[in-house]
Amino acid sequence: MMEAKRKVRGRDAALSRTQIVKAAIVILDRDGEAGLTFKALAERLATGPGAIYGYIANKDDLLAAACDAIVANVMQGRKECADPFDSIKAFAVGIFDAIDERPWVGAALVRLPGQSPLVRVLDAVGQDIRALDVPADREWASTMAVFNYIVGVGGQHAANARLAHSKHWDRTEMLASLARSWSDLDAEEYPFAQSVAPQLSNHDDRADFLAGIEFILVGIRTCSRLIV
Amino acid sequence: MMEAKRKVRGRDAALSRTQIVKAAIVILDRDGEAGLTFKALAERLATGPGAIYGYIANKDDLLAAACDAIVANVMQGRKECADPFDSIKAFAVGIFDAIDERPWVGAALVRLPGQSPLVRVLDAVGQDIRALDVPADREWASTMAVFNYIVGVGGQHAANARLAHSKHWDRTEMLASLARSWSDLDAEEYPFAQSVAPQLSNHDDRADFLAGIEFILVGIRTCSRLIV
DNA sequence: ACCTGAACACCGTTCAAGT
DNA sequence: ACCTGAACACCGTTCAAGT
Repeated sequence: MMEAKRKVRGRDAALSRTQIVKAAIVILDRDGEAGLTFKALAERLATGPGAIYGYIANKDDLLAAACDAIVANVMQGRKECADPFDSIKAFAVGIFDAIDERPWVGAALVRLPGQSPLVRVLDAVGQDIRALDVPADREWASTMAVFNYIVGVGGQHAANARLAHSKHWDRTEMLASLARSWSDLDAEEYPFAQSVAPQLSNHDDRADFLAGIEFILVGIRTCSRLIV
Repeated sequence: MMEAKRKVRGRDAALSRTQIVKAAIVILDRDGEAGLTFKALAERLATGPGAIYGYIANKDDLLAAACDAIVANVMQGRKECADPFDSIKAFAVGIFDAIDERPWVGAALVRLPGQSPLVRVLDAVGQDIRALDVPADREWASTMAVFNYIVGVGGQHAANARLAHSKHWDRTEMLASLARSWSDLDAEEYPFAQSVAPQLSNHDDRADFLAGIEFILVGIRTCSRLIV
């Protein structure tokens, strides 16, 4: 017991914001959003819940800080690409993979507006769009289109993972359950969902995500009449 | 006091699921997601919190039902369009306007995977995409792209509204505050966000949303080599 | 100055007791 | 059969008391 605590915080080591955020990430990775409570966090840090408030304003602040650490990490791993289109795709996939690995990041991104992680993502997309030499009056809309798409997929991904976690399902069981409920739908009321149910179990989230990014980028390119 | 209650539920009128959902929507519209508690809902229905569980499984179920009522309403108001592209745009704008009017719908859409409101939206998009005669292997990806974008914008919209509500800001104050914090950013670290801050206050969310839909649709059309 | 942890104000949900 | 509302288990957050 004592040893587990010492691993995180030395006997006399002072608390710090980064220490707290690091512990929060461990809990989020292990138990998801629902598992991150101030009680659990304090326990891991071998202190009382009140101590955390010396470094963290509130739970949203904590979630934003944890999310920011992950997003900043994706940022750092970014490679330089000759083609800005490739650069956007690489970055988008980076964010997707991070969310895929840690679904709580997706949930935090949709829920915490104007916070630093979101600005980081928006700015990265904006820089690449700017490098495309999109007409000035299309720059903002183009950036927002890509940004909103990334955040939207992230949110859905997070919600799916949360559901799967709460029902103790893996990905296969999750898709099977969805396919089952969709094939039970009324074909009159939900013709598309009903008909697409059988294909559901063997589709690739990552490929779908990339295809969507591709559509948006091609749309931006076509609308802006960019030569590539 | 008593009169206010009678308006919602007659002296001896039995409780019903639709009655409960209707009351929930009133509360959500007035006080947002945070305002919807079983206590507040029971008070409005002139009953105890426990009674609600006879008709509603849990809070997610309640939220999904409320959301579904709104989405179904958008569905019903849908006009037939000769051009499937116009049909998608009209539907997307319908959802956008519904979320704009009731931000909690956006939050519910991102958070409740596989629930009926989401399936409704997905199916509507899928039907229109199918009407475009997109190649079969692109149908799913095309549908998901539009769907994810709509849900993503909805989620962001909801988060913004929640923030504005909690700080008692209107839209102008919200944008002004965002513009201020973005212009204070480090131009080295956030070149795009920093430079775009001044334009922030006079942009049109709805126009941005439509521009994004346009990009995606043009992308789908171009990738599928559809003649229009 | 910083930590501690009991206390507070709230949730969603349950369930024995009433009608 | 349905409602009632106290009770339960749990949150985030605060703050007086300790070191």
